[in-house]
Amino acid sequence: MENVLKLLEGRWKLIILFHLFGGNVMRFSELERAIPAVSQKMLIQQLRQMESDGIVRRIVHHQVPPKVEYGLTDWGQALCPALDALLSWAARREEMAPTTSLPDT
Amino acid sequence: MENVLKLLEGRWKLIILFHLFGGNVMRFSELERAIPAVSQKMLIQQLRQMESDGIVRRIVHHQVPPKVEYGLTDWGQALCPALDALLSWAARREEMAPTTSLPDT
DNA sequence: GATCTGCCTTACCTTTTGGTAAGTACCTTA
DNA sequence: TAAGGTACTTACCAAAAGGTAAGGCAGATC
Repeated sequence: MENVLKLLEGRWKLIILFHLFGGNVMRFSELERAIPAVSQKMLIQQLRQMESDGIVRRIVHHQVPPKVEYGLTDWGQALCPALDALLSWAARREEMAPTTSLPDT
Repeated sequence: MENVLKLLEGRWKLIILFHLFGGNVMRFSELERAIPAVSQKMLIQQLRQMESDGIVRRIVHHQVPPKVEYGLTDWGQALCPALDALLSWAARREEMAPTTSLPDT
């Protein structure tokens, strides 16, 4: 389980993922524009990590100037419902009465 | 979503959670023994964070020597299936053919 | 031959996170 | 009066994560 969480840790990974969900394929520079606050170093670092984890797919077109696109693998796409489960858990926070108990024996 | 992940970040939180799932209530010292690698500082830090996030419940018995127990809130318990979703996603890693594509235009 | 474009890489620094070791408070028991 | 048991706190240090700024490559264009 810790390993699973490690796959998603990193300040930009989720943001990148949400841009790529739904089969979107984006160029490096598109991601840069879509996520203005990220630096090139961080963007590539997180993309590379997710690539080596098998979540993200890197598509190189040998051109000059270079063209590289990023998309999700099938497995990466399959993450979507699992993240939804977490989101709906989070959404139930207010709904569930806060368990305030202080026995104070 | 980033906020949701933040709730679970921290080297010991998941380990603590898994000890507490199923309605388990444990004393501070029990958790220490159950997780030998954790230091007191880290244990209390992560417990406190999860407590203020509403995941963990702290039960103080006013005795000498002190007795403090930790359990999950209802909302904390509800995390279990969401984590299961992540786990089963991870389990499908091998099963799903690794999408190896390199168009190389 | 200088410049531009797109995708990185590198060096260096700051912030955050985690770890160790020691100390505190309180009352009970020896 | 000294020692002990439990649940913390504190001061200090190391490692990891993240950020900034600059540079490199390869060829097409001016």
